[in-house]
Parts: sequence; structure tokens; C-alpha cells
Amino acid sequence: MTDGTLRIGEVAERAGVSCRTLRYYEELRLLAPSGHSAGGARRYTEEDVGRLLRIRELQEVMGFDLEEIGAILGAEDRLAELRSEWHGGARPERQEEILAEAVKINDRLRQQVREKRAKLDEVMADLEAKARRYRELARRSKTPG
Amino acid sequence: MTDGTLRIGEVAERAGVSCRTLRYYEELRLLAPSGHSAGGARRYTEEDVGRLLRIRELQEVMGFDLEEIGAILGAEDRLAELRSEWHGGARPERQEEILAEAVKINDRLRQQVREKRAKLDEVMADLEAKARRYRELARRSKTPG
DNA sequence: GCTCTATCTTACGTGCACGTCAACTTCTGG
DNA sequence: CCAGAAGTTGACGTGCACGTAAGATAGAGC
Repeated sequence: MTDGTLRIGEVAERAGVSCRTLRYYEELRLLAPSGHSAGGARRYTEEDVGRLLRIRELQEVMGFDLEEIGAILGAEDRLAELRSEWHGGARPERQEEILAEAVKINDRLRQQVREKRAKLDEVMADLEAKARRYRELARRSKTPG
Repeated sequence: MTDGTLRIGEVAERAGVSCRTLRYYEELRLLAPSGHSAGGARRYTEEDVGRLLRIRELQEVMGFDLEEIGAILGAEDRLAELRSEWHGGARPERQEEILAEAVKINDRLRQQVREKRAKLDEVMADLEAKARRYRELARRSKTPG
């Protein structure tokens, strides 16, 4: 604990989730701790916490299920892995393929965010229309004479 | 069917849900058909369809569960019911109370929509940063010399 | 060394939002 | 009038995302 790593309980509290949730995400291969203690306890880094927050964001804000999130993170992971061996230069065809996959997923995600924004604006317009009607009702109610 | 009412299957298809879903919403007192046929088949109006679409919107866009949605629609229903007997003038104290409730829920909803929008913007900024990095990678990959 | 809290694995339980099957009735086109 | 599609009420099943309890082990403080 004197080093920079975090135990599962600390990570869970930071992200507002339970320890069970972290173990479940690990089971689904969404988030593995960067290391373990000698006795086998999970040790998380700040980067791991960031990944967890990203998962939660995609889940709560975008409404994706964990399988979709796994696909999204998986594509980014493959690309990141590729980057580390990029100048080592494996197979350029495979590089193009993986980058194209990441770009495709990124495009699709941005489109979905735009759509969600549009729907959100619709909901907001609806609510504001209702708010105006409420104010009108309140005005009539307060000046009965 | 020569009149304006719709059967459950037509309503379900329009909203992209199943008949089971409609019966389930009725069980939860979220959406009751405006009428029934002589034999007991549910008959929905266009207004009912609108309410269904509203439910779906709150569910999918805002991520509310059906109990929350019931509370939201319930407050609006009570206010609408009150409006119809408004100039009949029941008890003005009760009127104020119900209007205040509707306004409170409306305020809270608008706040939640704003928060969701802010989070969506964060996600979008994240995605766009990634997209820029992808384009940079593609540029390097295509001009290896 | 000892205690007490945190974490470990394993496994069954839970709440929500429906899906699905059965047996029956109702509606609709010909 | 009648076949077939669509609708009805139960009632049990399902998938997801965890919750929870049990029993063992590990780690921090005194």
C-alpha cells in the first residue's frame, strides 16, 4: 500500500461501485487489475481506475450493455497493442485492418452520441414546453380576481 | 377497425415493442388502453401511442426505470386531471400542491437532462480526440518514406 | 504472535423487463 | 359460416448485472 497501487475496495469506492462489480468485469474480460500481491490480492493502477470510469460512462451515459462495451474497448486495446509494436513493424496489412476497425467503431460511436444528443434535445424541448404551461397555470391561479 | 382505434399489435409495431411489453406496462399502470372492444380486446388511441413513445423515450434516452417513469407520468396525470376540473374549482390548496409537485418534477428532470448532456459532451470530446489520433496514425502509416 | 479487517473463490439468489408457451376466445376476410 | 390470424389471461422461463452468504486466506496494526 506504500506503493502507488490500489486495492479493490479503494477502487470500488472511488468509482461508486461494489467489489463484486469489479470482479464481474474481470470475469467478462472488461477490466483486469494490472497486478497482484504476493498472496493473490488484486492491485489496480490509476490507469485501471480510468478504464473503469470509462466503462461506467459508456454504460450509464450511452446505455450500452457490457458486451458492447467489451467490443468497443477490445478494438481500442488491439490498436494500442499494435501501437507498441508499430515501429517494430509486424504486418502492415494487419495494421491497416485494425486501425480501420478502430476508426469504424469510433465513427459509429460518434454518430450514436449525436443521435442521443438530438433525442435529448427533444426531451428538453418537451420539458420546457411543459414548464411554460405550468407557469401559466400558476399565474392564473395566483390572480383569481 | 373502421374507426380510429388501434389494436395492440399495430401499436406494438409502431413503437417497435412487443405486445407483451404493452400488457406489462398496463400491469404496472403506466399505460392503459383508452377502450376495449365488445369481446374485451384492447383498443388504443393515437394519444395512447404518444404516451407509449414518451415512456420509451424516458426509458431509452434518460435511462429511467419503469417505476421512475410511473412517478413522472403520475404527477403529470394528476395535474392534467386537475386541469379538467380547474374552473369547476375543487380545493385551491390541493391545486397548488399538485402544481407544485409537477413543477418540482419538471425542474428535476430538466436538471437531469442538462447533466446528461454535459456527460454526453465529455464522451464526444473523448471520441473526437481519439479520432484525431487515428487520423494521425493513418497519415504516418500511408507515408512510410 | 495475534487480532481484526479486507480480500479470495465458489456458488446460489435477486430484481427488472420482459420472452414464451398453453389453452382459450375473438375478430376478420372470403 | 368458417378457417386462420390476432388477441386474451395466466403462469413459468430468461438474460443481464450484479447481490449475498460461506468458508478460507492475506495483510495491517498493536
